[in-house]
Amino acid sequence: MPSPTIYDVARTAGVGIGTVSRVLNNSTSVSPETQEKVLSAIRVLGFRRSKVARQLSTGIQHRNVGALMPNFTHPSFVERLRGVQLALQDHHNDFNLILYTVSEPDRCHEQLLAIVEQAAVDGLLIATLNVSGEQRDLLNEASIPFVTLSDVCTGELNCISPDNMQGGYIATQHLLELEHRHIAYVGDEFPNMYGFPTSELRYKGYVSAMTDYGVIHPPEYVCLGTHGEKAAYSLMEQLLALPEPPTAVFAMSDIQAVGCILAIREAGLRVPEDISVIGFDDVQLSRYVGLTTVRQHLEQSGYLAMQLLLDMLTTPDGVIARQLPRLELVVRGTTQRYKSLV
Amino acid sequence: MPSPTIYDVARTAGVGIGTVSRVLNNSTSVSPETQEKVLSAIRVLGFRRSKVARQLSTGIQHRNVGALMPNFTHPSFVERLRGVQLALQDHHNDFNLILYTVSEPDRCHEQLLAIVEQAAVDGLLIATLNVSGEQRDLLNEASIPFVTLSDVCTGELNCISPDNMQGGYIATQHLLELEHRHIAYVGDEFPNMYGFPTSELRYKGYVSAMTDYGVIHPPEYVCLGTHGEKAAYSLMEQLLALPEPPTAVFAMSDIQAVGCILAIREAGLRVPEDISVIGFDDVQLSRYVGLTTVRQHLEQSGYLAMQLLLDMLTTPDGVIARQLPRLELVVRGTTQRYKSLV
DNA sequence: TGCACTGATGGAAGCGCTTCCACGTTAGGT
DNA sequence: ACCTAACGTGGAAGCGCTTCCATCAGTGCA
Repeated sequence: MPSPTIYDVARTAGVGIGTVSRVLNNSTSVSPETQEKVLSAIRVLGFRRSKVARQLSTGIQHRNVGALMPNFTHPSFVERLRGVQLALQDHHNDFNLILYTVSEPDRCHEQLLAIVEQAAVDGLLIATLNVSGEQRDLLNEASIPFVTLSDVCTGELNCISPDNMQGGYIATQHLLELEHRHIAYVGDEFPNMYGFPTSELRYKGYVSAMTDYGVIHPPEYVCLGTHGEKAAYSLMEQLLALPEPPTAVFAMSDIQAVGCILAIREAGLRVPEDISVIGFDDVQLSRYVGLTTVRQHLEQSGYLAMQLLLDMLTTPDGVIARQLPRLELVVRGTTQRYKSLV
Repeated sequence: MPSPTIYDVARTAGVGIGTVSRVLNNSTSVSPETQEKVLSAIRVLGFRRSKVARQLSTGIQHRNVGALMPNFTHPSFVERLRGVQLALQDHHNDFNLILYTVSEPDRCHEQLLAIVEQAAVDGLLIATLNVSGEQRDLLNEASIPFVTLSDVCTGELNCISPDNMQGGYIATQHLLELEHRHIAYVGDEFPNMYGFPTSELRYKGYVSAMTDYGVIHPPEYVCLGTHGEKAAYSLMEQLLALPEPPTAVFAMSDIQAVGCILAIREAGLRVPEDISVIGFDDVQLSRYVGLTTVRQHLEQSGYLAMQLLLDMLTTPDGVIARQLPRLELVVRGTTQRYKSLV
């Protein structure tokens, strides 16, 4: 059964629709008795006014932007989301933020279709999902501006991401400068489950730094697995079992770095005295753990991405300036100078 | 200038509005030339079809629920939000989630007004904000069902929260069972900046356990300050400076527990060998830190709250069953049995 | 008694779209 | 030559509201 309209209410209350509307809007000049009649009719029918009709009629439209994010178990999305919020606030909250979560990578396309279908959104921020050409077309056809926010740059203008290679270089360089010469890389498989070559790019930075310093790394020093603390733990165990274990580890994310640290401690060794560990991201956790890492200003990235999107929405034809987040080495307590025979 | 409508497009293209609509909907039976005319008119005018009019006309309405949250710097909101998402997914994503952030507690009322005004939302989840009677009336008047999700129970039916007193009791009891007799409490001032008596309730649980075990605590053992790691650090310093420092500390949140631990270590003492510390919440961080704490199943709370809200929205008159999250002691590495003279 | 004014009320118009029906127009069949 | 079907097209109706204008009854005043 369709939900009742003000016409139903008017009929039940024995008044005109104008009067009903007036009651609904707390307008003056409705007699108390009439008001009571209307109110009780509303109650009886369980009437709720349609927000859509109201918006159309008043012409007041609030605009929505969507953020499509993985079902964020990973802290980095949280931090980006915070930046997104901040950008929205700085824009006077003119836009509502609709949060879409993708539980599994496969369902991403389905979600996107639903979003376009619904047309609930004026613009879309897509975080850490590989946007296929087909999907781009879909969004363009629906003329929904979008910005991608991820670990990896597609080279497009509407993409906010750090320079992963540079980041990998910075991390590895730090270890090399500390005179480590046995440096392992712990990262995701190439590409990861979302189809991103993040790990590969950071690895390339690692290779590039190693090459620049003239250090050769055996293939066993490159350990790839699924993302997460657990997998990193196992990989680190493998590394420790090597005839010549590394003296330093570059983990492609802070979470994985923590996994490595736990494995090292479990083996009765100390960080950084025996093995140095550097991560990547600088999530909030890292501050507490005291992890040395490469900060990619996640919050700032979120901020920049949303700012870009809002610029696109509010100045449709204008030239939009894109800023990219900076990378920065943050030295804390999990790395130290290599000491031989100590 | 108002944005162009399909009438404008039709006029510019020299066709009828029906044809424009057909082009817009990729309907068949439009000749290629006509289609091209319409498309170019759309391009020229920068036309974008109104989603509101479309919704009204098609009758397809997607529904929105809002979540009003503090500008979540605190990890506990993130975890709750995850549960909220899960509940939404289990509901086939029939509802979109609009995220509202309150930057400062003072602006909460303003936000709420805007939300009601906008009428963008069918239901509202209010997290960790004290909902005044006035605000309840506002929401009721707008007939927006809402659920509050916070640390503290108001006794209302639409409130999901843990039993803080019980939690305080559990934490303290754990320390007492470990034969500690000098137990301090570190918490927020009563009430905290959001007007919540969370700290007071947990403190009451502490007092109750102490009384049950016949242990008397000096007033200096009760340390209250603003929320956060920093403040807890200072409070712990004060405790350590006491003639008879406590042998165990119950911090009302994990973050504050971490602050205490840092202060203890800074003073050259060890946790748990010299002083045991127990927290409250079991945020993700605590797993990494190895903190003993009282788990309040934050994610589950979020889940339950959203589930309750969705039940209210989908079965308006039905009897709704409310579940409350359970509390659970999680023993990790920051507490141990009291050893005198060791 | 008549007039102007006020307050309460009914309902048409209009918001921008979709959809359906009606109206050519053309091609194919007899 | 006529009829039918199919195709392309225009535009009215209607979605559920708000708002404005018209109406009507009542009131005060000359």
